[in-house]
Amino acid sequence: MVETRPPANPLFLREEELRQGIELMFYAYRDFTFEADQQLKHHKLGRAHHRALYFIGRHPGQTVGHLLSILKVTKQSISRVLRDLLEQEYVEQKSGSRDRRERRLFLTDRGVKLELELTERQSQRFARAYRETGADSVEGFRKVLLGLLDPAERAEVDKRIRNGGR
Amino acid sequence: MVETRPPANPLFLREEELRQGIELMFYAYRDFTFEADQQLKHHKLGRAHHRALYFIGRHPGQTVGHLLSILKVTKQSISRVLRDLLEQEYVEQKSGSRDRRERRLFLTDRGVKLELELTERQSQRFARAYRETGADSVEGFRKVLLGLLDPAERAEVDKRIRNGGR
DNA sequence: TGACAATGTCAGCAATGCTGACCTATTTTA
DNA sequence: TAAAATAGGTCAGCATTGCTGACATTGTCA
Repeated sequence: MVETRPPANPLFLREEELRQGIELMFYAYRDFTFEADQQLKHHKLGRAHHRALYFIGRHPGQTVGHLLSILKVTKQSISRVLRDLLEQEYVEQKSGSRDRRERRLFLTDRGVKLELELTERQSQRFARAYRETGADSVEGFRKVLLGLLDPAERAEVDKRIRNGGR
Repeated sequence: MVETRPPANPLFLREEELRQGIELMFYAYRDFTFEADQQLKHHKLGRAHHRALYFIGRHPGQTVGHLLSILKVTKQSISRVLRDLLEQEYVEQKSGSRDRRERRLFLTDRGVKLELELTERQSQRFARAYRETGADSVEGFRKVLLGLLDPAERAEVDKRIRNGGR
């Protein structure tokens, strides 16, 4: 009557499985951001600058408000970052043609170059992971990440990432 | 001879696919951390406290050095966080039996309770995503996340998450 | 004993985020 | 047309989380 291990407990397994997901997410994000952060230091910029640069490049001509809704930070935070990027001419702005209150944001050539430099390593990391795991895994990866989003965000994000620029 | 769309360019598609991954990662992590951050505010703690709490709960009795190697921050950063958690009796320490320089870290009952409270929402988020996407997707998700890690980290992380506590 | 390891602590600094308050230009609406 | 709403900026102040560097303590081990 010697039990070497308790009978499988589905609730326990489930909890364990969830925690493994949480941890993998932490570890992957930690490594994913590390290299770009290092490069950013050379340019005396921070991760927030990279995020702004990335999404301005991704959605050229978007307004400050739109960028805000993507990053989910306050306008005071983004304002500081945008000021740096404008001063250093990584980003330029044009007032909207329909609504002249809007500032529409674009990368300069300089900005495109920096953005590529920063994102390249991250792309390579994804390329490696995708190559190693195959198309089915990638599809699962994408589905689960979409599932992790706030439900209210999903449709919007799905649309946003699918049509690249706009 | 009217081409409505350019011929599929595999290199372009690839780049696009990689960027979609990068973005999904950003969006998912943003939403994943948001709720716990809100709860942390009520307790006057920050995300770093949650991370420490989480991993101390996950690996009871680990040393400060081990925690450091997981979080990849400096000892000065972790020290501040641990001081708070010790003062507020979420964490307790016992000096190592073999090597008494080591501080072995454990959650108190209070700490376990807080950790559960903080992690629960995140678990629920994962549970929802897993439920919605199914076992195959989850497997792909896990594989890709592992693939995103620094190669040098993979074996260690894989082992660490698989045997839960130790 | 002396070298090394694990840890802590102090000081100072920077990036990022927050809130609140207030300002301007412009557009929309009653 | 006047009032309200919107897009955005800015200033001040504050907290958290990191970082570096320097130095101290306490053990272990050769």
